[in-house]
Amino acid sequence: MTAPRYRRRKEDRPQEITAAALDAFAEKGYAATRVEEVAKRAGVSKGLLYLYFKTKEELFKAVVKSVVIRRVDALIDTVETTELSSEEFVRGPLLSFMKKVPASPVAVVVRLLLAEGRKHPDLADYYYDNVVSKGLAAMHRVLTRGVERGEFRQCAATEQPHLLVAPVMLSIVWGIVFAGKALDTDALIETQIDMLLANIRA
Amino acid sequence: MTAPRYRRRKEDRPQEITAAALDAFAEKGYAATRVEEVAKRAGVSKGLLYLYFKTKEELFKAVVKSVVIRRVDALIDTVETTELSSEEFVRGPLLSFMKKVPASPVAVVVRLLLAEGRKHPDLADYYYDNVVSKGLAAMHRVLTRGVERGEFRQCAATEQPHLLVAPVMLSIVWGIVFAGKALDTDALIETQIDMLLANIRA
DNA sequence: CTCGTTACTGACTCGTTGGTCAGCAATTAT
DNA sequence: ATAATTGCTGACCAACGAGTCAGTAACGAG
Repeated sequence: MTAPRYRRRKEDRPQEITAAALDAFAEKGYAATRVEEVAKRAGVSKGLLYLYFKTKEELFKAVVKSVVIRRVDALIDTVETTELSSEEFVRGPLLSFMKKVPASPVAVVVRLLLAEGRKHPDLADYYYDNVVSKGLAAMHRVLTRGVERGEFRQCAATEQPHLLVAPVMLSIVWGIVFAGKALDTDALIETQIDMLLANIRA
Repeated sequence: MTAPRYRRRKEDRPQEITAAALDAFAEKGYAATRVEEVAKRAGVSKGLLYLYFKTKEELFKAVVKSVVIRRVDALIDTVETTELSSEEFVRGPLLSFMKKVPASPVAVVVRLLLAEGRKHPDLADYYYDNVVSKGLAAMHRVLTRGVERGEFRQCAATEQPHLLVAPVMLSIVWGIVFAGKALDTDALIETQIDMLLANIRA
């Protein structure tokens, strides 16, 4: 009676494989990652991987989508349901959310999209529709509501939610390129928010 | 008397090849670009390319260095020699410089470093030492001088030259990933500078 | 005009890797 | 138990692209 050499786990495989792929892509990037390496990390043969994903490219897309799922939706919900004042919300939940992003898998996806996005315009569109667009809309909503409530004054800055994203983006890029060099990303993000609030406060 | 099939132009080849490589990398990224494609664009055989650059990787490094050369130095000179007040300098030469960056080859280099930087830590170091470090120092110098002259007040923002870079970085990344979607990068950068100045003005 | 030097060519090699498939063994049905 | 089903394996192949090299022709010297 020897232990079985493998178990059949049809349900869990795809998830496990995309998770393994995310790790591998994070380390080596898409092009430099061998499909066999992904299979190995997932504890699976290369053949099986190809049963679940027709090509390496399809695996790539599945990875991106797996990260995107419902990450922004949580933020949007919080925006709509919060009892906090606009400034309290920005300084509290929003700031804390923003601080988490640079160390999250989102950074990996950004890197992948930067490197390979040109070859997969549909993926860029998908990411735009499901993350960027929604995220910016949520931030814009926060600022607009502040204006409506008389907490903020309407000005160029309240129409540019991108300005909230900018320091987060810089932190992500910095972390990817200069993994070694330190950068106080939290301070960066905080200072930007301080500046913005000081500027738009009514 | 037929026209010669090629001309000997030892002096110009390296430059022409790196220029062709920059174009190709900009379009397809490093990994997806075939060495033969670069040679073709440079109007040269693959064999000749390998006479000037030992490997594809060395070509890559030569490309990065060719873009970096003296791009930041001009800015630094201007900082040191200008007669303008600090605010005038920020609103004038610095703003105009920042607006140009997202459409310049710097964007290509950023993309390459993001995608391949992990495999070439020495390149990332080189880029840090010759561009990032110098650029940030120059911006910091502008802010500090403003403080010294009593034009600005010392605060967190004057110690964070990164905040000036952030919107430029966002514009670069946006342009790479969402080539189609419009983004008013000029407005973004301007608003950030307005905000910063309003905040640190003495 | 020759002849020697060398910038240059392009067909070739060979390692790498995305993708396949015939068969095997874990499960389920009978 | 035995058979039928199918999740799974791993050896295999074909394509592709980085890097090589023997030969060719442009150019300069004498």
